[in-house]
Amino acid sequence: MELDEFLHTFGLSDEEICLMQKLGKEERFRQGEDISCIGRHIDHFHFIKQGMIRSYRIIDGNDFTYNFFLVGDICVDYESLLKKVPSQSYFEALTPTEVITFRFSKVEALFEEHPRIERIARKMAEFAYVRLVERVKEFQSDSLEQRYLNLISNQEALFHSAPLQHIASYLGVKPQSLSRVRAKIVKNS
Amino acid sequence: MELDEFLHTFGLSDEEICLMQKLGKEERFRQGEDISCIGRHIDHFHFIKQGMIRSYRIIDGNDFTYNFFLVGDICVDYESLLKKVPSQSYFEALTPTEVITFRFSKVEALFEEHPRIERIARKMAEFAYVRLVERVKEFQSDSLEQRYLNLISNQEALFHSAPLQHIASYLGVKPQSLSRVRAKIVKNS
DNA sequence: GTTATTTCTTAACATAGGTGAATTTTCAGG
DNA sequence: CCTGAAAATTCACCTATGTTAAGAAATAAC
Repeated sequence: MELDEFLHTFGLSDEEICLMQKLGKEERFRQGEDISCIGRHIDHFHFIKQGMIRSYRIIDGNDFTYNFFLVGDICVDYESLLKKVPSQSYFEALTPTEVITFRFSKVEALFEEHPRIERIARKMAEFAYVRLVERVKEFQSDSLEQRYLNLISNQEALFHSAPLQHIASYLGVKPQSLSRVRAKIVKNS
Repeated sequence: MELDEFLHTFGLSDEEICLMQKLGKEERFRQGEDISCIGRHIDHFHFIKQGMIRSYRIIDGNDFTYNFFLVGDICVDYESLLKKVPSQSYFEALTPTEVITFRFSKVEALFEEHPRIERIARKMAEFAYVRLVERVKEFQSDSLEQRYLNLISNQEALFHSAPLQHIASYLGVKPQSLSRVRAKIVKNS
């Protein structure tokens, strides 16, 4: 997905889109490349043009996938950015990935002059929130089988490129449990 | 908590706080009062001065608590508001509750003239997001016992005023399971 | 206060998920 | 290709949660 297309759907003017494009820096990551900033202060975010990024933490030696960022998503360590604390999450490219990287402080500097750019930041946070609510609802009321089927049907790219163990921890279970459920799904179909 | 205090921490000027105060309408709800707008289009949100509100859905006859809104929170059906779809959630006051109610469209109308008011909307969404991330992380990696202890220590008011069955569905389990865990906690202490 | 109703707890049993280990499959590097 | 490492599967066993049902406790209505 192209950045201007993305910004346009949020209602930015051509001038504002141009301003944003000037701030963005193209970057490419190799498959498996580590792009995390553990311990450092975050002041950037990526718009994903192509590919896929995974964020995760290591807790007691276990790897927990917090999020998958797909094409058209904004990949950001919101927690570190908002709370102004050092990043505690790892990020890695799951496939060859192309992004446009922004310094948040430079984008923020545009807010005063261009409130509509701040509006994008608001809408992005709002939509991110609504999306996350869906995930919480699934944890509350859906079985693992339902959550897995729902995930791979909504975000099929994951099914092809994300290792199963990462999908498992994203869903809150061990790889063995997800394997079991997958076997059951195959058997019943 | 008072509204002006809340708005002040978000950096609004006195004039802007005054504008917002004019838009707000005080309301009081009795304990147990139903304040939901199922099927209707949402165009309002409440700032909670005093008390506690619970949002929930009925799925297959089961009551799932999605959220508790405590003093200083903004109680809002974000999903309905943002997606512009009719509300599917119930809301009820768990205790006698005092709120200041705003029409979202009227607040939104201030955004163009007063970008700093829109900024509050952004920051609120961002913080709501970060808070929700915590909840997802707990579902991924914490035991029910940990999640329960964490909830009642962070939001002790809930422990006193929210029926156990609602805390259970908020945590994603049946009341019997939460009872069991509570018994275990008492036994081990 | 008494009663009726709702909520909470407990228990026995069923199912889902975790654990540890062995096996198979996949995949990258030589 | 071949090989070694990582990932995925399978299994046996264990623990946690769901289910159903009964009884105890708390709450509301009178």
